[in-house]
Amino acid sequence: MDWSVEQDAALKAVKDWLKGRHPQVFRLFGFAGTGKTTLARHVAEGIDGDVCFGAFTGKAAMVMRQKGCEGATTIHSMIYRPRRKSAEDEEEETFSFAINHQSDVSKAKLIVIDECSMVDEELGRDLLSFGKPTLVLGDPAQLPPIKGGGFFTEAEPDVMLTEVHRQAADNPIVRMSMDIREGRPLEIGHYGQSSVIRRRDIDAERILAADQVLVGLNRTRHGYNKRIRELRGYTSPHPEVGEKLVCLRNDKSKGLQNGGIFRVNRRKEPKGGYLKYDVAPDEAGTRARIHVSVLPDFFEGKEGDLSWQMRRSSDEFDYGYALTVHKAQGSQWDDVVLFDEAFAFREHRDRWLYTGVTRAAETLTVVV
DNA sequence: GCTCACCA
Repeated sequence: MDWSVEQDAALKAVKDWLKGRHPQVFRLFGFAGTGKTTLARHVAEGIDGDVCFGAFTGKAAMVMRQKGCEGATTIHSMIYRPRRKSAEDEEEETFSFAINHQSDVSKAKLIVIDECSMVDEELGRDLLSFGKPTLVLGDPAQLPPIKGGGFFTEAEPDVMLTEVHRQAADNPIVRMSMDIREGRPLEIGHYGQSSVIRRRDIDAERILAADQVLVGLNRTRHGYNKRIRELRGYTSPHPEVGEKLVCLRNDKSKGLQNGGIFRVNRRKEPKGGYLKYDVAPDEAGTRARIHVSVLPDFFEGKEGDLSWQMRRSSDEFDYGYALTVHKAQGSQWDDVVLFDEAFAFREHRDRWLYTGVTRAAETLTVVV
């Protein structure tokens, strides 16, 4: 591996920290596409002993595994175990979890956490209670957790990577992301394959051609999902063969990640009030066929009325044509249409827009 | 114009 000057200096700083074993946390921050995960994997390969890889969301953990971080899991499954509640509590929602002191973390030489801007204070503290050296990777310009603030990203980085390798340095998407970070507004115009256009200038063709449509508000998401389904000629209120779904809850045993995008391969006979489908991850080269049972309420916007017992009995999916930027955090697509709803996120508006823009790898259309 | 959401 050929490292850049910046990456080489980062590696050296991390290795010095590992030798000294102090302080407990090393913050290796960097903008999207600067090679943080690749560096961390390299560091891990040089460790004599076990390394635990983790991320806040199931989706981010899966991306980590795809990048070669073996056995990456959610931080939750890494450090917690279920705690049994007494029988008289059973009427209540009594899911409770305790720190698992037998966790692999307790034997590890190093913990590596990716997308650490999503980790809130409670989870961060519990993770550090194991006392292990913890290398946290993240982008401080991305969205913080909704509650508790960014536990790791509130402090200054030990190393900040700024050279983007994912795209060419003159890529307009990189330029736009820098503009937002530095407080400059996006100007209407065409920039290579990408563009910033007004709402009245977006056409159905552009939206249907995109790999992913991103919005800010759930209300908008529902509206666009409905509209895109109509444009694609789907008429059933429930998913048909070929439709794009987003998974809304992890199920490790089935290979389902919250935030993962799936396609309906087969629609089966509904049973006991559940819709039955075979779905597959929406990626090239995957043969996986996953059987799912979903309550129709999820596609009718009525899932909020379900009891938690009913909800737990169902796999959770919704239409995946449009996603919120919050849900898309940690994912990436070649061609993205982003509807700018930054106004709704007040003091985080720049972070919202930056996170949305950096979800695109090749082509981005921002609709303002 | 005026909110997003995670895990066991």
